[in-house]
Amino acid sequence: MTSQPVASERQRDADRTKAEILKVAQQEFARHGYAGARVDEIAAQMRTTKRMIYYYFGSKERLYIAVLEKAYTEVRAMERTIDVEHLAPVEAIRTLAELTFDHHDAHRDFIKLVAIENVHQAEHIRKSEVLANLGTPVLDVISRILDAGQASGEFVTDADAIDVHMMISSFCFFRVANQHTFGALFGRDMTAPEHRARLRRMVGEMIVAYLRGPA
Amino acid sequence: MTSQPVASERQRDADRTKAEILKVAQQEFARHGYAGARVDEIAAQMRTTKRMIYYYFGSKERLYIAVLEKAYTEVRAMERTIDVEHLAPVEAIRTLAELTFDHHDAHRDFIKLVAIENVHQAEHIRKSEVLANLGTPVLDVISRILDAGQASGEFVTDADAIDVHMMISSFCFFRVANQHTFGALFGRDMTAPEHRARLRRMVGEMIVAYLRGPA
DNA sequence: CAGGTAACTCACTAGTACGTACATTAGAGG
DNA sequence: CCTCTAATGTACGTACTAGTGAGTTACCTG
Repeated sequence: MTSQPVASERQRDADRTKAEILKVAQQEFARHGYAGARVDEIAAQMRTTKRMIYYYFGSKERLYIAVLEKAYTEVRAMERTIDVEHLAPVEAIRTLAELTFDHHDAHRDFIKLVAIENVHQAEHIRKSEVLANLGTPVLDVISRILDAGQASGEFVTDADAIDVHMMISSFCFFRVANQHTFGALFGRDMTAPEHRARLRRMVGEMIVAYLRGPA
Repeated sequence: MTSQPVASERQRDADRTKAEILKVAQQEFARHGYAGARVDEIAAQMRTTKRMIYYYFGSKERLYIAVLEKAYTEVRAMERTIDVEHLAPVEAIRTLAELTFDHHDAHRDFIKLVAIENVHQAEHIRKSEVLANLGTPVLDVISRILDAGQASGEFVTDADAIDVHMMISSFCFFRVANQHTFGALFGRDMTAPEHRARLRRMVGEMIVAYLRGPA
């Protein structure tokens, strides 16, 4: 028993400390951007001190890259669990679009990190070997759906998987990422429940209509 | 003659100085974000000194807001020059989508500023009275096209103007705003000429297919 | 050309933010 | 129970960064 202390009893736990740093850092970076994020502020929101951030991550930039790696890894892992291949092509691509919509809706911090990383021209992503080798499981799913749809004649438009992914993502990403300026300028909160449901249907109909092509 | 010196001869010119500050500031903010932008760096890229930035704009934040106001004002002015109403509904909406595509392609700094402003939850836009009263001319254009298309029976889908604008914008915005992470992760530069042309066609076909609805 | 003011320059400060040197201790292994 | 090391806390240094006080000069007006 003495050699099996409960996790919460331990005062020192490298894994727990690292995980807490990453979680708090993700919020801070997502809220304020890379330059706007404050290492001291991250430290203030943890049980531990700023010293530990540097002990484990070395620098603000490497911490930021670690946050990106964790976020992207989780997203890709979730993508691998998507199962729409038992559905007919039209329903499969519609469902994939709606799941993408749900996913963006549920991971707003991740969306913000992506937007922030683009402001910096993806310079941090390019420094990460982890991210360079993550792969893109969703593209395989889309490819198979497109092949099946074209074989059955339901899809007329000749589109490739990356383009289709881009079309779906752009809609889902924009709704979350640009909600604030859009809300301020057009007076509509795209994330409000009533709009959310309609826009979710829209993205599915959009991609299906595009792939079916002119009647 | 003595009272009409050529602009370039004048050593002191408030308008020219203000304009130069705004131009350089726009680049700096677009490149590095709000927090990452450096007032000293803006000053270093101008003929004049940092002191003038504070003389004319008062603070980094007010300078940033002035940059946003200028950028948005120019965009809205350009939107007002769009003339697609002599076209039939299908061609009108397709052309509008392609013009939006071209516009985003040509104003990348503006796109970045919008992305940055969303990271900050549009807090600066909300502080600007100029931006609150800019209006959204493009929505009227879309409304009229949708009405005409529904009247003629060419458009079956019941969509409203804001949704249609959002669908078009999301595609055009994403291609430019997310080009770096997308390029790094999917190995495709969406802004390269060969992709540019195809994606331009795609956005038009997408919106037309969506509005025409199921066959 | 005289005088006043808007436009401008220079040198400086206060505060902040990343990062670190050094001291300390929990806890695993023998 | 002792020892060694990974983990942690404290306090501080250095460099940067937004913002300013005070003086100077170009240019307009009469």
